[in-house]
Amino acid sequence: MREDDSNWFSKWEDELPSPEELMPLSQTLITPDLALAFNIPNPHQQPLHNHHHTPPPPPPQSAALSSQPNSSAEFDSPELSGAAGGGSGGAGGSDEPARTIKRPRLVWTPQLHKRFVDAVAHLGIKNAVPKTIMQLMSVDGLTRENVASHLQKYRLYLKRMQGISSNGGGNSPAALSGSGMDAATDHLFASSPVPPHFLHPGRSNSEHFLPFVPVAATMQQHHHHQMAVVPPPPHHHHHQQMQQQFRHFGSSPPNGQFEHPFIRQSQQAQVQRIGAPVRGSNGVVPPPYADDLEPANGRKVLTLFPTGDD
DNA sequence: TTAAGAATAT
DNA sequence: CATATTCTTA
Repeated sequence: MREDDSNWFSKWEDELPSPEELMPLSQTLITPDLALAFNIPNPHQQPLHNHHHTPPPPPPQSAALSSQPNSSAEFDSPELSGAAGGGSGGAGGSDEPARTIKRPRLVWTPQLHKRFVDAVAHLGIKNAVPKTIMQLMSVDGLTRENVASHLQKYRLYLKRMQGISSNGGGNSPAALSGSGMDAATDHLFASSPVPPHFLHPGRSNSEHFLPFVPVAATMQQHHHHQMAVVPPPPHHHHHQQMQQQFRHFGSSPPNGQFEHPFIRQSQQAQVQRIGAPVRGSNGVVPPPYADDLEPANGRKVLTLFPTGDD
């Protein structure tokens, strides 16, 4: 159906998020880095109520294997090479959080995924490799690994899509449910229309795709508490956009007590925003807004500046 | 429990 | 880099 093409294109174009829509309201609180830097022990979520059973069966005398501190990063020593660590930062006794620390896990919002798809479509399947995609997306804080992981899953999704579209009907999200695939699965991928040539390996694709709009992604790190309403509404419908303002700041703690901004990692939803101050490289569009979060320590929360390129 | 994202391995 | 598998966490 030719009309569908223009149709989904229009919708797709229409759904392009504005920077404002993506602009998170929340400020960043503590990061794992800071927690580590401040020697803050895991304020692991305390059992609010009596749990059904006490989960911790401490191994009698077995050597502690890989214990899993809730959010604390285990100090892994990747530099196990024989080379002496001469160039390690500056202080030898202190930790070196600059690397080896875990950053908050990326949440692929529909918008972010949209940009991802956009980038892949623009690049073409051939050039759509993680690094290139990452660069084109120009999202600050986005790592190649993030993209690679997402790309991996997305390819699987496309594969499933191909099988379905060849067998049944269109590639609409709605078709998924009719094709026996759970619409409930692949929420995210279904949120953004899949360019036709993604499913047609033979088709030569042209770069008839638009210039992306600047984007800001939100990297969020929330606890299992039903805190902020950050997560995107799983409508696989053509919902316009969920402009949820994450205002978890207005609510005071349960006990009305003040919480130290630093030592309150638990229970506080943190929305880490990875905006896109990217350098104006040769093809990438420089985002208008470029505010970087920088804690009082002078240490970047999320250091990752593609200035050096690869 | 499930699922998303990350880590790790091939 | 791609893919498979496993792990952690929301």
